[in-house]
Formats: sequence, structure tokens, C-alpha cells
Amino acid sequence: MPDDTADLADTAIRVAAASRPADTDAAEAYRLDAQIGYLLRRASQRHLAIFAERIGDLTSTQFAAMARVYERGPLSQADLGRATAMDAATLKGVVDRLQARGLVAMAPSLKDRRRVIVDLTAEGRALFARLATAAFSISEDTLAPLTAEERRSLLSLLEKIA
Amino acid sequence: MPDDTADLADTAIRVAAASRPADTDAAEAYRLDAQIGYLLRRASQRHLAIFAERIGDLTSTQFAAMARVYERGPLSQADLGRATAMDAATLKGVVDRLQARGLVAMAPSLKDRRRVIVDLTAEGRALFARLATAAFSISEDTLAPLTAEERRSLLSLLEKIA
DNA sequence: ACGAGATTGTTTGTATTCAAATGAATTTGA
DNA sequence: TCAAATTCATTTGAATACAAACAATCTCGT
Repeated sequence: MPDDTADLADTAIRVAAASRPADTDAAEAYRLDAQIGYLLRRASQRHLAIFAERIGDLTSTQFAAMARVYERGPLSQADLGRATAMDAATLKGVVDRLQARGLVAMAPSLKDRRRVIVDLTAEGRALFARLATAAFSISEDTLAPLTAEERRSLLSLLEKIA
Repeated sequence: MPDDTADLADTAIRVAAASRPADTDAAEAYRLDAQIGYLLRRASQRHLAIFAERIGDLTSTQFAAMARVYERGPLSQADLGRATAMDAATLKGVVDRLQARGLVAMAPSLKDRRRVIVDLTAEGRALFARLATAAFSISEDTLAPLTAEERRSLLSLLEKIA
């Protein structure tokens, strides 16, 4: 039962601020809990916590990159970045860590000397196959508070604003 | 080599492999685009991009911390962290940067010598009031692809899984 | 054929985000 | 009362995430 609200007497300041332009009205009306950005951050947090609990030694982002390569086959870093919604700098860190663990391999493109092609190794492919079931149940658990109808609705609405 | 024969061959292989561990089936069925975690990440990304475009010199997280202090008055770091869904280490970085810019002030609690009380400065309070209108329009723009009914639905569903 | 402009990969810097460890202070329970 | 457990703030380290700048390479229009 922490109550440090009275620790610093700011009541006077607040009363003085009560009679001012329309800026203050907007500020008074602002409710963090009702903002889409805050709710998205909290929902992501819960999902990431569930992911980490189930799949400890691979991050959600690393798994997403592996999933995309599994789906589409070998891709350049730029293409993989676009396909996973990661910018070039972020993706480089992700694939570097996957490469360091022997889960992906990189090879220069023969057609375009700028490009580096990323592919899953046999080990990476095997690991992804082994974890796919767990990944499904992670999504399931994240959506556990919702009915089947609500789950479809949420995914569809998120798709629209993504 | 026509596509449909490849499809049939693929199905045959899958059926033949049904006796093996279900791992590979789950891997084949996994669709990144349909996963709640991926959709949450992409929706957050779009929201953060809109935020940065509108309010360049303050991050969404920093603004959230200021909003909470504006709502609730002076809080300890631990309380503010709980109230904004940030862990202690994260919150410290956020309030340190706000303090460096003169937007919040820190003072030791008189009741509990472990605690550090965070409050908005006059400048921080004024800045928050000035930006509150922009913050509303950021949430508005993030939800722009949705109808009013869909917006209510999305916020309600996110609240349930947060 | 060639040069302007775009693309690719990389690096650097800043800002979350969390886990884990630590020391100081407070609260709890026997 | 007093030792154990908890809380608080802080630090460190690893992993996204994005902006900005860079050199190497490619594409396209003329």
C-alpha cells in the first residue's frame, strides 16, 4: 500500500493549472490505458513473456526469421528484412546470431555481388520443425482469454492496422 | 513441370510422412503472417512510426511515463514502472532521459529512504499539455483503417489479452 | 555506352526491453 | 525483538529497433 502521493506537495500547482487554455483540457482527458499504442505494447509484452517461457534459447524475432526462410527458401538479407518487417540493421544482428549458432548459412549471390543469400542449415531446419508445435501453442496461449470468434476478429483487425 | 502435379506430389509426400513425428507437419502449416505475435509487432511498428512522425523529440515510452505522472501525481520509480508496464531497468533509463531534459524531477522519499519520487517539472507539465492533442490524433491515425465499431472492438480485445 | 539514381550490406549511435545480480532499506513472521 | 523475506533503486549484459551515413554495386534512361 504505497502512498507517496503526499510526499511532494504539488496540490497548489495542480489547482493553478486547472484554469487554463484548451491544451490542458486535452491533457486532462488523456487516458493512457485507453490508447492503442499502450495496449499494443502490453499485449506484445505478454506474448513475448509466453514465448520466452516456452522457447528459452531463441527469441521471437529469430524464430520469425527462420519461419520465413523455411516458408520461402533462400533469400537475400534485404528480401528477408522486408518479409519479416525488420530494417536492415536489425535483420543483420538477427541473422548474425543465427549464423553464429549454426542455424543459418550465408553465401554471396552469383547474380548480384551486393547481395548475401541467407538459408537455413540442416540443423536450423530441424530445429524449426521441432519448435513449430510449441510455436503454435504459444499463439494459442496468448489468445487464451478470447473465444474462437474473438480470436479471428482480433487477428483480422490487427491485420488492417499493420 | 506443371504446378498441379507438384502439388499432388507434395500432398503424397506429406501423407506418406504422416507416420513420422508430426514436427514437419506443424512446420509446414506454420504461417508467420497469421501469428498473433507477428501481427502485434507490425501494428506496434506502424503506431511507433506515426508517433515519431508527429512527435519527433519524445518517444512513445517517454510520453507514456509523463502521461502517468500527469494523471496520478508524484510516484516512486517502482510505482511508476508498474503503472506504465516497464521494468525497473527500463524505467530508470526513461526517467533519466526525461530528467536530463528538465521534464521530470527526482527527489528522495521522506517516508521510505529506498524510494525516489518522480514528478513532472513545470516545463514537463506544460509540454505534456501542449502535446496531448497531438497524442490523441496519433491514436486516431493508428486506428484510421477501422470503423468506430471496429476500434472499440480492437481496444476491448487487446485489453483482454494484455 | 554511360552517368544519375537506386539498392544492398554494413557500421554507428540512441532508445527501449528484459534477465540477473547487488546493496540498502523496509516489512514480516515467529 | 530480530532474523528472514521482500522491496527498491541501480548496474551490467544481451537483444531488438530505427535513423543516418557509407562504399560497393546495379539499373535505367538517354
